[in-house]
Amino acid sequence: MTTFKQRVLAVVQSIPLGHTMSYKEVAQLAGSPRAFRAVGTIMRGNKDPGVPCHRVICSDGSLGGYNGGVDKKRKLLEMEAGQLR
DNA sequence: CGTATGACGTGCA
DNA sequence: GTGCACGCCATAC
Repeated sequence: MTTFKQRVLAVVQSIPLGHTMSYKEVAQLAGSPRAFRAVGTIMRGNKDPGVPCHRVICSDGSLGGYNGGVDKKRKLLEMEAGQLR
């Protein structure tokens, strides 16, 4: 468990409900603004329960990807957004 | 320990 | 506005 990974997980958990952050933002908050690639790599190899990685999307607004299906990720985001309203 | 891959981002055509 | 290619960091094998 590297501090970076732990940091990323903490940041993702810090994302408010109904809000989404880009991998770049998460990486920056994690302490490595250039490790946005590693952020995806970490999540991909570690599906940490409790870490709403589905709230992490591309900086251009694309969902990016998800372990299990991007469709599910999109569904979760819509569900959370609908929950807020 | 070293190599290859990856859920990205930015730049250029 | 869209598509292709390159660069980057960390993880996993």
